[in-house]
Amino acid sequence: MQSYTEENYLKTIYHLAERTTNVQTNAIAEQMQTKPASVTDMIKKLADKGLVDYIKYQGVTLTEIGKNTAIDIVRKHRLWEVFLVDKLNFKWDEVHDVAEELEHIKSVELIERLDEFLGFPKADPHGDPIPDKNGRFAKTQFIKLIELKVGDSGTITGVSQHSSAFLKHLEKLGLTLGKQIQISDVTDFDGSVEIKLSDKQVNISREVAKHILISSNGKN
Amino acid sequence: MQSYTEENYLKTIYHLAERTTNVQTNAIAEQMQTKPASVTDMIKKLADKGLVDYIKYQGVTLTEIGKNTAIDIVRKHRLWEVFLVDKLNFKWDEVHDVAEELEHIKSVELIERLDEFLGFPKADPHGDPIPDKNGRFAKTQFIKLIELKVGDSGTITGVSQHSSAFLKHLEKLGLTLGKQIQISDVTDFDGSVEIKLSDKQVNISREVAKHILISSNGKN
DNA sequence: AAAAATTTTTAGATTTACCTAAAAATTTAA
DNA sequence: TTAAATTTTTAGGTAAATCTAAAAATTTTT
Repeated sequence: MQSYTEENYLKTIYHLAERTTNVQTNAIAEQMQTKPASVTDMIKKLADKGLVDYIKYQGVTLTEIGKNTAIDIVRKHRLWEVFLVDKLNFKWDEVHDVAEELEHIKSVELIERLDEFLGFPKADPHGDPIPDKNGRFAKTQFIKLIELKVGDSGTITGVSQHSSAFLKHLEKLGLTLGKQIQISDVTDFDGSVEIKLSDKQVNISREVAKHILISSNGKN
Repeated sequence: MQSYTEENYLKTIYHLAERTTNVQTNAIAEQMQTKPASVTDMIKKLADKGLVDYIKYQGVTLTEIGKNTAIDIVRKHRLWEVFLVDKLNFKWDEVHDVAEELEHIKSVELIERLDEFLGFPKADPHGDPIPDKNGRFAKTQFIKLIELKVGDSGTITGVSQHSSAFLKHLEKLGLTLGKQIQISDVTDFDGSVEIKLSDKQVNISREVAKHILISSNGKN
């Protein structure tokens, strides 16, 4: 059984490990809004519990058990986000903080029943995949919008940025999950992208285009 | 802002204050499964924060703020219990522990939307009243089943015992909330009560009868 | 391959919520 | 109304998770 804090460390390490193999102390500290010295302390504790492998000065990796624990927290977080949006009518930019709390409620029964109540969703309101109760993720085929060429089309199926400001911006432009899009132009000057939606045309900056994920339905 | 632990103390004091005016240190300790010395420490802290009035050796009472905080936690607990039973199909004897955790999730928006989603329920699965968002309880008129005379009838609307064993027992006898009952006999020997339900007759001990609450529809 | 810069760890404190043991106050009983 | 029993508080300590400041290890730069 892990404490609230231990769970947060495991989750953070899990997410950071999606980018690098050995997760560094400073990276964890920055992510968790704490100091490197505190991270070192906690890492030792997690290592003692067999949740991470740790070599001094070399960063950490999750053990099998540590990884499973982290995935379980991710699962809970994303299921609660679906609940908040689908059942309680929260907007996709409003759910993160509450889900950060709900993810720590300890009851296997609760999550299994919630999963069923929600219809066993495969993705959360931002398109992030929800692992099943065995920790397995559905395979996802995302391409960053920025990588598409003029004429390519696809469906918005995710975002790689969860800040409220970014999500509100997309909402305003009508770029929400499930929308069909086609690239009509890419501006040489600043790399901004002109996008054709079913009913209108919108222009987004290169920065925004980087964080929209598309499930492609073929090149032109 | 209160900690998880402070919230639990306030809730415990609130419930104990339903029986006695000045809540004693030992009573709190017993209820919270902790030691009197720890309670004294926490009481001082709560007094410093203006949540309880405290005179050494005389026990505590909640201040207006403390009471409102406690009522808010009770509200959250009971709403979550309704969610668990109505939406996730938990049984009424399975919800307490999970609700003990859920009641500490801090989001006003969440609870208001949950309340709406559940249809603004007035009572939880055990018949306990749910305060509205201003902390006001609907007036309830309960009589203990034990106080009814032979021939009296009414509707089961609550229980004053929440142990899983007790609730499972009632479930098995078919004595669940909303059921119409009539007292057909009270045994002189042991005070056990014979009850007529719509479809059957059941016998319950005096001890069980003490903890069933009835909204009476008149004497015979 | 030293020197400089960065990263990480250690050492020693702090805060919260506990604890035990002993002292003090209050209540009950003789 | 003392003595005994009970309740409550105080005093001193512990474990978890944090911190600052300084030391040690590693990496980068020259």
